[in-house]
Order: sequence, then C-alpha cells, then structure tokens
Amino acid sequence: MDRVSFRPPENKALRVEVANEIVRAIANGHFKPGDRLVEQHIAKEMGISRAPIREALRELEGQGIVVTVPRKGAFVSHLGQEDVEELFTLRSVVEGLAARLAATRVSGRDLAQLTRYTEEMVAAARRKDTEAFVARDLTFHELIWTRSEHKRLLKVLDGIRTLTRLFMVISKHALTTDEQLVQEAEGHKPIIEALGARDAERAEAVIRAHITQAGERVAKYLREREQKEEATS
Amino acid sequence: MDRVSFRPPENKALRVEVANEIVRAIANGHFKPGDRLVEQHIAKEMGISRAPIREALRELEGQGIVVTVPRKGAFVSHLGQEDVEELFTLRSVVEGLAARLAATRVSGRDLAQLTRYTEEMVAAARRKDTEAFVARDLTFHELIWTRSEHKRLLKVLDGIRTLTRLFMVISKHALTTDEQLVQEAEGHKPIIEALGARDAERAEAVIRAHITQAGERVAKYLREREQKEEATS
DNA sequence: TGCTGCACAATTGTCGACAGTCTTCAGTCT
DNA sequence: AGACTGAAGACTGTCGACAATTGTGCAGCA
Repeated sequence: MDRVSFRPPENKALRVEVANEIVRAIANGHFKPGDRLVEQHIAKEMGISRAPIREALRELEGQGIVVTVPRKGAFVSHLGQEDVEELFTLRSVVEGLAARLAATRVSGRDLAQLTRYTEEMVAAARRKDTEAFVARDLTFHELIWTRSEHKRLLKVLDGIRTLTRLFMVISKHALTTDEQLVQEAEGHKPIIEALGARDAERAEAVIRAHITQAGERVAKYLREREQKEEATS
Repeated sequence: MDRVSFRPPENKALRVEVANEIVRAIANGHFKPGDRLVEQHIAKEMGISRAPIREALRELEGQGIVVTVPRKGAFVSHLGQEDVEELFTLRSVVEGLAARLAATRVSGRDLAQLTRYTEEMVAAARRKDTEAFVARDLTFHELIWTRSEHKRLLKVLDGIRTLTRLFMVISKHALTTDEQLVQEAEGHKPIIEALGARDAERAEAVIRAHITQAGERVAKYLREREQKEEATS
C-alpha cells in the first residue's frame, strides 16, 4: 500500500535546501569570507520567509562555516591556512578512529569498492578531471566512515563533511600536476591493505599519515596564496 | 515545577536558556529517553513562543541529545551503554589530540592548576562529595582542551561537553567507593607528568588510556543497570 | 469480531509582523 | 575642521497565526 508517489511541494525540509544553497554560494564565491549574511536578503532572494533561513544559519554555525554575533547577525567564516591545518589535524585523529573500527568490520565487497574508487581516482587524474577526482576521494573516505558503525563519530564527520568538501573545491588547484594527483590516490593503497589485513592499529596509523600529508599539501598551497594576496593588497 | 521565573529581555539569547533548561530537565529525569518533546508544551511551560524552542531543539539535535524525525518532532535520545562507549572512544582520540597540542603550550601555571584540581578531586573523593568531584574532573579536562588552542577541536569538544556532563551526572553512582574515585583521580597524574615533560606523544597516549579506562568503567555500570531494568520490566 | 475508511485532533513547518537594538549619518556645537 | 548628539534606518530576536501532515478514534461493513 505504500504509495511512494507524491511530493507536491517539497519532501525535504526547507532549511536543508537553504543551507545547501548558502554553501553553494560560498563555494562559487558569491559570498566571500567575512561577508554578512542578512536573513531578510536571503529570504527575499529565495522567495521564502526568514524562519527557515535562521535555522539553516544555525546549522551552518554548528559546522563552523558561518559565525554569528548576537544582535549583529551571521558572517561567513574566514577560512585561512590556519583553519585548513585545524581541519586536517582533527580529521586525522577522527578518521583514524573510524579506520580502526572499520578494520574489523569491512567486508570483501567493501574492499573491492575502495579499490575501485582508487582506480577511478587515478583515471580521473589522468583525464585531469579534478571534479570527478574530488568526488571519488570523498566517497572513498565516506565509505570508511560508514563502516565504523559509530553513530557519534559519524555525526562529527558529518559536521565537517561540508567544510571538507568546501576546502577540496577551494583548493583543488593545489594539485595541479598528474603526479600530485596520482600520488594522492596512491596514498589510499596502504589504507586498503591495512583494512584488508584487518589490522586496526596499522589502519589508524596509515590513514592518519595520509590525511596529515594531504593537509600539509593544501596548507602549503593556501599559505602561498595568502602571501600573494597580501603582496598585492 | 521548574521555576520559570525569567526576565523578558534576558541578556543571553533566549534559545540558550531554553537549551539549558531542557538539558536540566533531562538530567533530573523530568524528561526520560524516548520522550517526545512537544514544542508547544515547552513554550507554554516557559511562557514564550515556539521560535526559540525550535532553535534550541535544533542545537540539541546537533549535540546528539535529541533526535528529530521530520513531521513528527523531537525525542530525547536513548542514551544507553552503547552510546557511552561511543562517547568515550570518541573522546579518547579527540582529547588525545588536545593533549598532544597542549603539551607544547601549557605553562607552569597551567601545570600547577592541573595538579591543584587533581588534589581537590582526591579531597572531594574523601568527603564522598561526588558533585564537587565531577565538577573538578570536568574542569581539569577543559583546561587541557583550552590549551590545545585548536578552535575546531574546541567546537567538537563543546558539542559533546553537555553530553559528557550528562553522563557524569547520570552515572556518578558508577563510582561508589573512595577507592574508585581516588583511582580516577590518580589517573590524572601521568597526564600531568607527560604534559610537564612536554612529551606530546606520551601525553596523547596516556590521556587516551585514561579516558578509555573511565569509559569502560561507566559502560560496565550502565550495562549492569540495563540488565536489571530488563529483568524488572 | 475484525478490518477499512473517514473525520477530527494534535503538532510541525512556515509565514508575516512588531519591538528592541545597533549602526549610520546628518546636524550642531566647540 | 573635528567631536558630539540625536534621529532615522536596518536587522535581529521573538511572537502569534495558519496551512499541511500525521496519528487516532469511531463508525460502518463484511
């Protein structure tokens, strides 16, 4: 009797739509770091009331993408090199835990999937298709997150997922040569091996190293970019 | 029941007050796990409108204290033995990072403070003053969090601070004898030593061990309690 | 008796409005 | 001219109301 047919207005909560829209606007530069996000303006722009906007902003605040000052409103966070370092050091330990737990839970099918994702990353790198590359990279990590079967861990990772993606998009230019992209993909192989061996400790160690390394690469890129910006201003 | 006396133009944002009030109600058993949190009822009880309630619930959802089902509302999370284990494994790695960073940043004054807190914990244990004991325990950990000077890490820890406290209160009966309490306090000494030696790696290792151990203790207590509850129902 | 369907009640999601507060800017005084 | 003051404007925090949706109970029917 389940009629999975209708969704007349929208099945999704409006606030989620709004949050996604704002993130997209930040990613493509429509909103820049430090910009003030005026509820009324966004509401008008999207043709809805302020209530869902407020809730969306609250959620983004929880993810550290915007900061709200009482009585003043919400602003786009300044996401500099320091923030990248923080995000990646945090990810290294949290995903380390995820890998440790996943090691005893991944199935053969999961390992095959992970291998496939990595191969597709290499393929995307050869085509210089950074879009697909980033997408696969994220999917790879997300599968491990899921296999940790740790609800609270997933919540934390969910909270930084948007920001992770945001940084990947912003800094996709950090990986310009095939060489670097392939190198990034190669870093996944020790992870798969450790997981395949069901070696929890080693899985945690290698993924920590992998993420730390990736973070340093991105941080270096942003540091250089920030210096250039300062030089020109 | 709760004296809902309040002044209309409170300094703090009303939603924060509401969130605290709800947490308090959960802690003292007014709301039990699985209970439905009806916005209108809470609004009426507190004499305010639903808007701040909604935002507070959204925040608590972000902290995993309540879960919201679309079109159905918010419910108090079931916080069982499994959740304790999750919370503590997560804390072990996240606080591990905090300690690692703090090791290179703590001052002599900080070390003295940490030592003092630990002594006060022992003193509270001798008085069987679990209230003060828990408070000092939390303060000890929070100082290390702060010294990590890692904004995003702090945000994560902030997100689980409420739940941590909640568990401490709920499970304070897990530590019934002086012996256990003192043992808990003793566990802080290796942490202080490692921090004092500015040994980042060791600091991370010992605090991970400490938290893991504490988690197992609480989990064991809750497991037994849950079994008892099942037996009586 | 047991099942089906309808109407009603309860509750969420959303909206528009209003008061209070902070910012800005023009006008005035020194 | 520069500093100060006050008023206008802009925006957030909060409120009450309404429509849509889900759950519930009751009546009708086999």
